[in-house]
Amino acid sequence: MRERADLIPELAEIFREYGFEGASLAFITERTGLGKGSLYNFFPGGKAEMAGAVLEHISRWFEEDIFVPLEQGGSLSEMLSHVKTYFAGGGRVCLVGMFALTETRDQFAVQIAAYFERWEVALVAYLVRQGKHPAEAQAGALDILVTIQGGLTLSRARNSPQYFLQGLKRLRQDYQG
Amino acid sequence: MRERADLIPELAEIFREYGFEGASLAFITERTGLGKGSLYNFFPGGKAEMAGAVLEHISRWFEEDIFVPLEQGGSLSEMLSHVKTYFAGGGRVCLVGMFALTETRDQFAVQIAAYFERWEVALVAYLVRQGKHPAEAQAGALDILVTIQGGLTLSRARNSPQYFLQGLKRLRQDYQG
DNA sequence: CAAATTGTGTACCATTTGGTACAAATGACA
DNA sequence: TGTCATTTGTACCAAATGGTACACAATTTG
Repeated sequence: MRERADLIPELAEIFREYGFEGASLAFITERTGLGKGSLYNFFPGGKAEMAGAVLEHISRWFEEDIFVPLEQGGSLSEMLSHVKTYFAGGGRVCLVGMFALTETRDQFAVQIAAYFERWEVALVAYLVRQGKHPAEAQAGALDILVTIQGGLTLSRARNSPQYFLQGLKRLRQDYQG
Repeated sequence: MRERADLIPELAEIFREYGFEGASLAFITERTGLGKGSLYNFFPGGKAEMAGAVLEHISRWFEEDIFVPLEQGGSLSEMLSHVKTYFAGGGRVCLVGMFALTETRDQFAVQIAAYFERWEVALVAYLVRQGKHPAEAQAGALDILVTIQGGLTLSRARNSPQYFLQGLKRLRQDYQG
C-alpha cells in the first residue's frame, strides 16, 4: 500500500518522459504498478489532477531549494549548482517549460507563469542585493532564466549537455558577485 | 481543389498551436476544411507524414533565409531581424523546439537534431569570418541558439515577448561585427 | 476485536483516436 | 467530348483513450 505523496515524483518522471498527452492512463498504471482504482483514489480528477500535483510539487521544491536561498543570502553560484544537479547536467527536461510549449499550456497557464515569475523575482532580489540597479537586475534575471531554459531545450534536442553546461558557465562568469 | 504544398503551412500552424498529439485528425479536417480522403491522399503516412513534411518545410525556409545568407556574407543583425519576424517577436512558438521536448521527440529526433546542428554550423562559419577563434566562435554559436530558444520558451510561458526580445537585444550587443 | 476508513484490482463504459475503403466528383488532356 | 488520373467526402473500423462502478483487501482506530 502506498500513499499519494510517494506517487508524485514517479508521475513527474513519467510526464517528463512522455508529456501530458503522451502519458496514457494505461501506461501510468503499468509504470507505477497501481491500478486505476488506486490512481483515481489519490487523484479523483484524473490525469489533470496528477499533473497539477506534480507542478505543485516542483514549485515547492524550487521555492525551498532555489528561491528562498537566493533571497536570503545564498550565492548565484550556489543556485546554478543546484540547478545543474536538478536537471541532471542537462539530461533532464524542465517539465514546466515543456508544458508551456504544448497544448497542455492553457490548462496550466497560471501555474506555469507563476513558476517563472517567482524565479524571476528571486533573481532580481539577488542581483539588487549585489548592488545592481533595478533595470540592470531585471535584465540579468531574464538573461539567466532564458539561458537555463534554452540550454535545456537544446541539450534535449541535440542530445548533448553542452548547451546547458556552457550556458551555466557563462552565467557564472557574467554574474559572479 | 487544393494541392499538397498549400496545406503544409496550415498544418504547421495547427501543430504549433496544438502539438503533435494534441492535433487530432478530426481537428485537422475541421480546420483545413478537407476530409480524411484528401488528407490521406496527400499524406498517405498520416499524421506522422504531415509533421515530417512540416519539419522539412521549416528546414528549407531556414536554409534559404537564415543559414545560407549567414554563410555568404550576411550580417548577424540581419539574421536576428529575420528570426524576430519569423517568430512574430516572440508570439510564435518554435515547432522544432516543441517537438524536441515532447514525446514526439524520438519520432523526429534526426530532423530535430539536424535543424539545430545546421544552424550552429552556419553561426560558427559567420563568427569565424568575423575574426573569432574557432573555440570562441563555437561558444558564441551555442550562446546565440540557447538565447533564441530560451527566449521563445519563456515568452510563451509568461505570455510576454520581453524574454525573446531582450535576448535578441543582448545578442546584437555582444556579437555586433 | 469490530467497525469504519482507506487502498486496490478488475470489469466495464462511451467516446475518440488514427486509419481504411470506396464511390462520386473534379480536373487535365487528347 | 471521352478518357484517365487526381481529388474529395462519407461511411466504416479496430484499438486505445480517460473515466466510473464496485467488490474485495488492508489498514487504522474506537
